[in-house]
Amino acid sequence: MSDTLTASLEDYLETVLGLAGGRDGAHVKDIAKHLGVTMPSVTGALHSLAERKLVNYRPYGTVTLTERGRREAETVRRRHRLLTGFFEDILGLGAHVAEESACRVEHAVGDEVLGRLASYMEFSESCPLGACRWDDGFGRFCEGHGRTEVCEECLDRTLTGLRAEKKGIT
Amino acid sequence: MSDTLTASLEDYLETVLGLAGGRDGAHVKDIAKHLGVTMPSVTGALHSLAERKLVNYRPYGTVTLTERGRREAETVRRRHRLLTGFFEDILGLGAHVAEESACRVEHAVGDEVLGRLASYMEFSESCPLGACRWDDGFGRFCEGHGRTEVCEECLDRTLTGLRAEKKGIT
DNA sequence: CTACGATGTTAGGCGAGCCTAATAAACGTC
DNA sequence: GACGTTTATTAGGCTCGCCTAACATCGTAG
Repeated sequence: MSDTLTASLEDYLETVLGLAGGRDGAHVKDIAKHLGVTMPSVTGALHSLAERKLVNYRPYGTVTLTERGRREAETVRRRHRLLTGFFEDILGLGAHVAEESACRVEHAVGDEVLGRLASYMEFSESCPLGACRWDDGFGRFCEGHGRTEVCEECLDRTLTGLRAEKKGIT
Repeated sequence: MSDTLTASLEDYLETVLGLAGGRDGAHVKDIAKHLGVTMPSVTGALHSLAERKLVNYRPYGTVTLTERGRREAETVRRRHRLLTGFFEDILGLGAHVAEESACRVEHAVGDEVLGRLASYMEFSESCPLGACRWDDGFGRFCEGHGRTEVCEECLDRTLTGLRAEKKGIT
């Protein structure tokens, strides 16, 4: 029992937050279904979370978050939503892909990245020149180029270009 | 031995690509140092990669990539560089954070996200109105607001705002 | 109140990925 | 060409996260 949560435990916590809203707490079966795992996996995870005092759990009962657990879970959820928002509103990806990607990326990025991303979304909204979002210009750009897939040579060129420009080599 | 590489094996592969450039192939010791693991871990991973015909490996010898391995490794590297570029040039994060984040995120995003991200970088470069990159306007925006950290309430507001606007609720 | 179906838990096993300790091969030096 | 150092491998053990199979509890319908 360390003090930092694993990606997996964060997912369980987030799920409990989502399911325990229905007042009487989350059920093991629903958590399992939501995460696509079997019930014994859920039981194991709940033991772990209970040890860490993040959930109130007793065998055969429903699960609720402790105060600490709720705070943790909301942080995770915030990360998740931020990423989903970025993927959807800036990159213009479909809800499903955005959701899935957020789910995986949320465990891989630190606070610096998240902070900047949050600022970027705020910026993209308020910038008077802004065409930074999918709906504002980027989407049209993509359609104009007929290219929303990775094109490997183009990508290399783009990166090289950006690097050169940055260093004033132009 | 499945057909898809784990995150860990992708890292090993990418590292071999980086180290085997020095002609005579990569050494176990250097791979271990680069990834921050012990040598036995490297040996294990190399067995796995050799089974999958991605590296040429014989005990006590140096390691090189097979043709398939090289292709795989270059795909991983491309993902990595794309993300590093995004974090640095768009979000304006320091090289170290960008590098580390890319390293973790590269295993969590699929081709749709990467494709859009690549397009976005191209867009940010060519858009005549563009102020989408750190150096072009976003950086000044952040400094003006004196806020590059996550502010939880602001973030929620921002997301709500974007959502509402998108649905025409304003 | 009892018995059955639904829900939940325990026991035990498996793979991935890492580690340490012990062993083996390779290599430079004299 | 034997010896010690460096490099690499094998052996074995650990945690995490998942699984299946077997068992326990709950709740409800007769």
